[in-house]
Amino acid sequence: MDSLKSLGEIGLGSRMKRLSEHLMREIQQFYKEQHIDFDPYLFPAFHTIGQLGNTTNTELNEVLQMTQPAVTQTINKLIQKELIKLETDSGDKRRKIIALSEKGSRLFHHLRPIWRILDDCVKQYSTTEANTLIEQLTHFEDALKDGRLMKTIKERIDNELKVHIVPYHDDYKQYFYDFNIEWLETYFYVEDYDREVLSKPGKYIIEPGGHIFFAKYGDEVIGTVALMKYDDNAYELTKMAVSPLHRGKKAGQLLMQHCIDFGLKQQFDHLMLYSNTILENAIHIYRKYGFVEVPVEPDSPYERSNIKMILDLSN
Amino acid sequence: MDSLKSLGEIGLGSRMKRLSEHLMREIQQFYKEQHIDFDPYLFPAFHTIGQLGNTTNTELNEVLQMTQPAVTQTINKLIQKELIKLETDSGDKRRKIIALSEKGSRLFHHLRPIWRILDDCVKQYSTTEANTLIEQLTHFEDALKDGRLMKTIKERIDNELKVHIVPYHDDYKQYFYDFNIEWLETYFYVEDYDREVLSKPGKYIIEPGGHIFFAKYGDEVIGTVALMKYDDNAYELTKMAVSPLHRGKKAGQLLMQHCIDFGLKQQFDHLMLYSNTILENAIHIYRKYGFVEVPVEPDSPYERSNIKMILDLSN
DNA sequence: TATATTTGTATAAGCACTTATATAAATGCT
DNA sequence: AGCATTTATATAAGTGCTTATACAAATATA
Repeated sequence: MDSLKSLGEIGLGSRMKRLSEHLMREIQQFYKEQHIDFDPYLFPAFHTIGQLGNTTNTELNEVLQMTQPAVTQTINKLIQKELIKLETDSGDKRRKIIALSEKGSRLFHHLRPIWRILDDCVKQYSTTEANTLIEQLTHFEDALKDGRLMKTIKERIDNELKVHIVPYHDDYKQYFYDFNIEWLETYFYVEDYDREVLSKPGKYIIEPGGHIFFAKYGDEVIGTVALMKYDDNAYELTKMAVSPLHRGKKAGQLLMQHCIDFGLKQQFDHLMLYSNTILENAIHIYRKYGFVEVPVEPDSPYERSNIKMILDLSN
Repeated sequence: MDSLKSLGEIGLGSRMKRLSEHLMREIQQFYKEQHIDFDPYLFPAFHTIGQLGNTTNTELNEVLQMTQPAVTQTINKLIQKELIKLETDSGDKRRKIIALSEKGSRLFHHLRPIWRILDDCVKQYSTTEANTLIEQLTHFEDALKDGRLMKTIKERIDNELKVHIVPYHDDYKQYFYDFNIEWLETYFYVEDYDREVLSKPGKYIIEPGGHIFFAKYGDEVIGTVALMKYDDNAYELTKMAVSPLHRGKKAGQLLMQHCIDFGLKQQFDHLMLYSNTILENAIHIYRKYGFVEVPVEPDSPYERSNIKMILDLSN
């Protein structure tokens, strides 16, 4: 009984508008269910800002083909959500340079794999043999109405977007370096020796019989950890680091659990680690996973460490 | 530099909205140029009301998949434009029966052939081999942007929607009857003899050597006229009638001109007609086309006539 | 160098929708 | 028959856009 369909091509305008609104509503609902504070109508601007790095009102206006007031209004919404920040251009005081904020950058990286899946699913349901626009719209609208589209999206998100652990691969070397350098810089200082080890994980960790794991979220690498061979049955858990853009996904805990499972399977005698008591959260998690404190040997190789912990795997 | 395109399928919502707005704006502009007081966003409701004859707020809401307040608001717009009228249902006092007003009905019939062409042109530019919705949209958007769509529409309107005259055809018999009965009822009264003649134009007009012409607007028959054979070189111009829904298109004058041209080509000696002075407008037009008043013969066959006019074609 | 024009952004008001709610008439239930 | 529920329509307020306009800084022009 849907007469808009029977209105033919002149109803196309109304048709597209209705479909657009429907799609937007569904995706809004989806964000809500995923507890993501984001609106689909902010997508074009937000995505473009993230993509371009720095931009301006006028550039967005041109690039997105929105009217300039629409851009200004969208920018205001994004500021309200604290996803972007503005800076007045020093050269031209009329211009305001738009860039993602800390929070915006985190959200952007969190959303990227989600968008990839949304994109894929929408493409899947908006591809047919139909060769008139109206038929295409009808086809897509049907997939939207009967919930197929959203069902597929949710399934894929559930399957692909839980954080999972993968073994070492040379392609991910840079992440190993970046994530570790990041927290070293934050909490301590980076020495040449750190750079050397972190940039050549193959040489310093894998070849001597150790292991490296990566945590992935969708297609993105978001964290890492290493098991360095201490002796045949004892490994040191080290170089654990998670991208600051992906904190809160419990990647650290997943990496930890993976190392323990791996150790049990390989029948390690124990795991041990060196840390520093200023890293309270980390120590807390180590304890949670069963590590217990032991005295640091006087000839400890790590200057930064003031605590040593051990996890017995022998029973 | 259009980034919405590069946003991929997630931009689909924004994309469709933008395209919808663009199309609506273009069609609005088109109506304006044609001096038609109508808005494209009123189309779904207006068209459906015209199609259904009588309807209600709730029915439109269901059939058009608009929200109920949207229907109420659209109805208000249509009332403001005096295109529809409301009547409270006698059975159920909550319901209001919606129907086209006089003005609305006229506009509906004026727009129908235009819509047919719009429909055709939109279909033409929204049909491609592309099999993804995004590609289809891009294709259509291009046709809209570079003005191809609107150009084609205007050309076809200009070519097809001027009123033109066609010869008698049995398919149009009913129009001959309807249009003539309509004005007879309005100004005089209809006798059985009228019904007999008007329902059998073949027998009473064509077979005795006369001619009938029809005025068409697009695919719609909107007016008619007859030339009844008086003697070999004299014909009576009679049964001229134009659909009340299509007054103002000068169909009457076109029919008149056609009869004169036809008479000249056939080398008639003269045309004559009987009319009534209460039909001031008609008389005025007859004079404009050169008819001059002559005395009505005492044995005139027409009771309704009190004036006879003649147009000399012999020089 | 002063003045006019252009450019970059913001504001105001309007528009076609939306959701949430109100109101009145009709219907269902005991 | 009387009261609760449902149905048909209207109203209110909000949203994401639009057009029109304002305003200030930068640039062109004389």
